[in-house]
Amino acid sequence: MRTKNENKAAAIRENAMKMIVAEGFDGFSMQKLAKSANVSPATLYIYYKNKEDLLNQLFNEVQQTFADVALEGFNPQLSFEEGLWIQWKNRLKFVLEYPVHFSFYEQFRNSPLINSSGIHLSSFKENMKQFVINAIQKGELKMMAPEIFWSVAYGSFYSLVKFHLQEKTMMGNDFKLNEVTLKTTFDIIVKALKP
Amino acid sequence: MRTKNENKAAAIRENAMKMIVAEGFDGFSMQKLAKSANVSPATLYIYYKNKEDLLNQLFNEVQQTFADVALEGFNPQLSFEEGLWIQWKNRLKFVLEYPVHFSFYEQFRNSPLINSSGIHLSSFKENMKQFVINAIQKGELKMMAPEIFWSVAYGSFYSLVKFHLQEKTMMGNDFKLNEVTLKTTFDIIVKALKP
DNA sequence: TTTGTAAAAGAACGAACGTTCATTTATATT
DNA sequence: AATATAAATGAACGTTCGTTCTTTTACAAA
Repeated sequence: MRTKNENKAAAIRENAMKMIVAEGFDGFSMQKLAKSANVSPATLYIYYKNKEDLLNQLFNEVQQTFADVALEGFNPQLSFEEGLWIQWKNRLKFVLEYPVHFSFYEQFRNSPLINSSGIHLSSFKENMKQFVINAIQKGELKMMAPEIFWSVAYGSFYSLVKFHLQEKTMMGNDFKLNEVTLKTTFDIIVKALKP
Repeated sequence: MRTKNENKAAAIRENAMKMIVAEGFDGFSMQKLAKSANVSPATLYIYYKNKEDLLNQLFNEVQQTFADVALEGFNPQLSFEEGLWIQWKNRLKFVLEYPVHFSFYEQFRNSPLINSSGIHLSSFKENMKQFVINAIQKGELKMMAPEIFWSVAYGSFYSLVKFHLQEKTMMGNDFKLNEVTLKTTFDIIVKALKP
């Protein structure tokens, strides 16, 4: 018996994401991926059922990792301000450490491919739901629809990250996203969410 | 001399956007577009230099329209709260009236194709820049980096819209985006931005 | 009504696509 | 050391891609 070469598997994953981030979904092809990963096209079909399966598995893995990182050191009993800040910090860490993974993730989320995806991330969502309920009960947080909470609590974060990831800054060249500028923005948002 | 048929031109534009919103950039092709618009593939090349040109022109048109709609009734001398609210309302109107255009726009903005695009929208940006400067001078607004302002002032809006546009609501089914729920969210954000 | 000209069409080009095939290669087990 | 088995390959399949060719069609100007 011959065993799968994990180096090959990793090369396939990394090159696929790099290619999609650089050239988009229509610049991506199985044959180009095979060439860039130094692998036969047929080999891709040992690891994945087909192209759609490859993209979905890739997305699900990245999404799961991102969710895991976001919840490091977190638990739903934390105070609202502390819990949310931990998540912002964790997410920024992921973005800075794995910019290609994150860009791939965002591109996938904003494409129609997202509808053919499988995972629901229900554990993560339950965790967050409980966190918000607790915070409202403790009186740390305004009462509001979950969609409004999610939008206000994370909308600014993702917008900031998008500014950071596009090399051409539209306004000035002096803005740098780090834990300090992140905290500045976080404080603004938290103030708004308090009762 | 024969003149261009504007019905055909419109059919090409609309079908292109619909196809991309439904199937993504890799589900889109010139031959499929020609068929769906009841047009010969060759005809597409009378209107557009090539596929890339078609997509870029489409994006630039939508972006320009979106910017124009956003600024209806707006001027940079307005009070910060009133000016921003007008823009939120205008943008919501655009999203509800042209959901396909907006989805196409968002998908394009989150793809690498955006880097090959031409338009800079500098008039719109200048307008907004002046608006923020005025508001800070009048003391209606905290001082902050432009990137932070943009993220806070619009991040929640776009997140809300994204919730609205995905048919499968993740949390409950009872949330509806309209001028009332929009205003609720807006008030939260404005409170955060005040000094 | 004729004429000039650009719009529009349909068929076709080579290239690239996703996928599969028969075959070879490497390695865990015997 | 021999064997079994799955990994890995390169060539090839039919299909679809973006684009261009030649020809036909419609309409403004004459």
